[in-house]
Amino acid sequence: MIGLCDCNSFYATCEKLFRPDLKNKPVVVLSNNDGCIVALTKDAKSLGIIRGASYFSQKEILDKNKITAFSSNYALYQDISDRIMNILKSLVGTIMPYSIDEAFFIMPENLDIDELRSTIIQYTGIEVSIGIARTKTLAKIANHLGKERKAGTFILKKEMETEILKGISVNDIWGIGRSRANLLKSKGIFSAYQLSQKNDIWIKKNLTITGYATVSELRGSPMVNIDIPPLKSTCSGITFSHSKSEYEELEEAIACHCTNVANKLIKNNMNCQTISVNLFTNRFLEDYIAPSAIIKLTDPTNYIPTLIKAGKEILSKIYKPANFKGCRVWATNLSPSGSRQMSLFVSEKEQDKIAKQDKLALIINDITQTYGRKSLMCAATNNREKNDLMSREMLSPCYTTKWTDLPIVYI
DNA sequence: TCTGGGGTCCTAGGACCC
DNA sequence: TCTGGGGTCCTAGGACCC
Repeated sequence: MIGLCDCNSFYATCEKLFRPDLKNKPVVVLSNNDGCIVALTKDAKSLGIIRGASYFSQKEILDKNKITAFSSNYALYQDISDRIMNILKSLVGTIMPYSIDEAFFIMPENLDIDELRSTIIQYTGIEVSIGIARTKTLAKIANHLGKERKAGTFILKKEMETEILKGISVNDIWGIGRSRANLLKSKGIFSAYQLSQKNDIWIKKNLTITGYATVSELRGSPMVNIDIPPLKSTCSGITFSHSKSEYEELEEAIACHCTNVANKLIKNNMNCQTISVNLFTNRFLEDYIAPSAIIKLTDPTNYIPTLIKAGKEILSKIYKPANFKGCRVWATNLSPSGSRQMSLFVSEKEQDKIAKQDKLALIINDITQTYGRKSLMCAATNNREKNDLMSREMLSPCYTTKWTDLPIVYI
């Protein structure tokens, strides 16, 4: 049986962890730039706060109900997540983290689900729910049912599947989003059970092969792999706090995100062979545009200057004056950096240059590992910090990752 | 007036997830 | 006024090849 362990209102729970004064009080967490609400506690939800709504539109109701809002503090959440994953791993063996707050695993036969849950909560202070079922998609449903129960756990046995699926709306199936749910309803399919009864040809035609995988899982045949998939792409991007239209400003932002992407590749021991850059204006306005282009590099690399050069080259192709709200840099076509396949036509001189770059990359990595990410930066990204400080007015301290922010206990 | 068929590869864009 | 960031996967359609 496959298990899914999922944290309840993860970001909001992390914020409450070091704030005993907020026990039993509603809390929300905001996106970057304090733009919109990305996480909220159950009690905040029941007061009518909507996940995904912009902060300004909810400000009145937040104030009225004395709900505490936090800017997102990813360093804190990632650290708490690492702790939870480690404990889960020590209890069940191999796990497959699916997102920052959830992981799939194979449920060991001799383990008690409620004990598993209470151990994790005891060690981390974070409430989790656990669902067990025959497939990942069913485990998602079991987890959801667990969340609704006081026990926080649910085992979806084979003989219960039909009855349970009759009570699950197509909206609540993992892999069926708004667009597909609307399509299904227009065809008279409302429950997960009804969907599981449709024939394969119809499903493949209307929901593509991914929808077919979802339906197979609802029927109890595992289609989604439990193994940890290798990274296939990585990206870094930002929504600016103020629109940018100047070429130089955008160039700097792109250089910065090329650097981020390169660092992620280095961390994962990966090279990329394709870089794409995408600019976008305000998507809520009528004249919304989102120019993008890609460059295929001759050889796979994670060398920062090469990626910055490619990013700048793309910008020169796609740039036109407009009020850009943000940008994104993607690295795709990833391969392990150990096994580099050079193109056929690399000259000896070129090979020598690449070897030197590899050496330099290692040194840069050493320095930034020891002295911090910002100790050594490309000149191209020089001014960015000054110009575009993200606004995070309600940021909590990094309780677990910064010496200066450690909580103090008075005895 | 007519101007093929079959294949691969690439890219843009949409749908979905957290 | 304001409305996030980081991912995966699939498909349609164009470019190109023989």
